Amino acid sequence: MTVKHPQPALQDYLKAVYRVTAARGGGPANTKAIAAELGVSQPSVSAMLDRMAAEGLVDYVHYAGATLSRRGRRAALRVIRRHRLLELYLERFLGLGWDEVHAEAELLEHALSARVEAAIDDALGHPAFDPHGDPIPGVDGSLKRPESRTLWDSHESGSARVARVSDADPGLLRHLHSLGIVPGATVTGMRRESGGALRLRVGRREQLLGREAAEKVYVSVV
Amino acid sequence: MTVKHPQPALQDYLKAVYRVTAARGGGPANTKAIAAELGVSQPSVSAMLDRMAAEGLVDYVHYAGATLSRRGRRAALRVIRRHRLLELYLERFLGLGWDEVHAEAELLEHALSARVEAAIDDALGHPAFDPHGDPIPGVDGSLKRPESRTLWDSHESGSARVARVSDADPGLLRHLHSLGIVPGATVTGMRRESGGALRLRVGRREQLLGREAAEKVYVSVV
DNA sequence: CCAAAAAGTTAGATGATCCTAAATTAGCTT
DNA sequence: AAGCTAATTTAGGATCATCTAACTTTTTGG
Repeated sequence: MTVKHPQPALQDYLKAVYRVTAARGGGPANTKAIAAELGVSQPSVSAMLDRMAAEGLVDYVHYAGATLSRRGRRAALRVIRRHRLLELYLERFLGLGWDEVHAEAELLEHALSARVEAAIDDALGHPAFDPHGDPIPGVDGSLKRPESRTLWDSHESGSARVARVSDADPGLLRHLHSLGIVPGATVTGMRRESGGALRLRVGRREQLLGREAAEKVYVSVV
Repeated sequence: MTVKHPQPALQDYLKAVYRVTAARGGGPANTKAIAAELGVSQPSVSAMLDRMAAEGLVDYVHYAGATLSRRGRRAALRVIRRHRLLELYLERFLGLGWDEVHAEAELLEHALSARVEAAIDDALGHPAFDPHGDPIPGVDGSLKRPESRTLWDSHESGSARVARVSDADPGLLRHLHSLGIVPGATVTGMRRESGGALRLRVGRREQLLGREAAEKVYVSVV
């Protein structure tokens, strides 16, 4: 049986196990902590962990605790990804406050299709962090350390691939988009100009990018 | 007991009763039609209508059918409002296609708080119609009367303006879109063909539209 | 090292939503 | 007006996610 769309409750448990496990440095998550995390009784947790174990989402040893399986971890990160994308989107595009977005994302995350998830990701320019500074997992459930080298700093490399774009400014995002500087694009021939700009080439277009902007583009050196 | 936030299922039933009632010109909605609308068995409908009647959302006479009460109508319109706002938002701001938005809105509408609903309404500039041309109810439950004359039925008029298009079927939507039959478009020279099709002109293109499709396009006669 | 406290699990129930099968009611048709 | 048919409701279950109360296991502290 393939993993169907996990039920809302299931998804919340995945997140809870993930968080509790993380808080214990990888040790198994105990019933009590999960119950507290979700505001639910311990027997409910016990029962749900049994179910999750049966579906291969966690390794669960009675009285000892539960750890996410490989599949469980992937599923959990997917839920977390949606949550964090939503938080960021709600803040940036719909003007919700820092303190509101968590609760709203909690409501919406279980109703988000892959299609809309991708659209939101695009609109945000594939951001790496949510409004609280937490990293946003990849679609594949990868939570890699984000690139920290900026385009500005990579002027000595021959070429670089755009990894992410600082997500703070929609105007900047539009500008970069118009230059073809989007995640995945390859940039070559970088050279700092005296005026505080970076000369570079995207495809066959030669262009100038201000330092400010160039420092908000993160790249991996190719 | 106050009416809490209606459950997802409840909301779907409200919409279904609303639609079936409308389709019968105000007459009570019968079990079978509601069941078909929701893809659910008739006994499920029977049971739910009992519950809704107990909560004062519908007037329900066994074997006769159900009508929305004042409160039920308000609640239904609120759900419909959210659905239509979402459809428009997904199209306008997230680049989803005309044919995709219905299904996605269906998923999201139950998870939309009043806060986010308002934010979306603001972002859209308080629109009056969704992408299919259906009117968007106000927060207070006010609603413009939608056109009820179909393109098929308007074959004797010289021309008509497309007001709205039945929204459930992505394939149909794509087809209509490709013909230029979208809300706002003007259609002229309608003539019924023997084969059960309608010959018509959009712009300068002369084309044929099947009866089935032509009955799902609503127009205002110009 | 053993008994009390803490943590966890089992048992049994509830409410929401759904189902199928069987009974009932309403509406035609002759 | 009797009976057939289609629509509807009742009966009886199933599942999911939750609860409380009672029981069991583990941990811990003298």
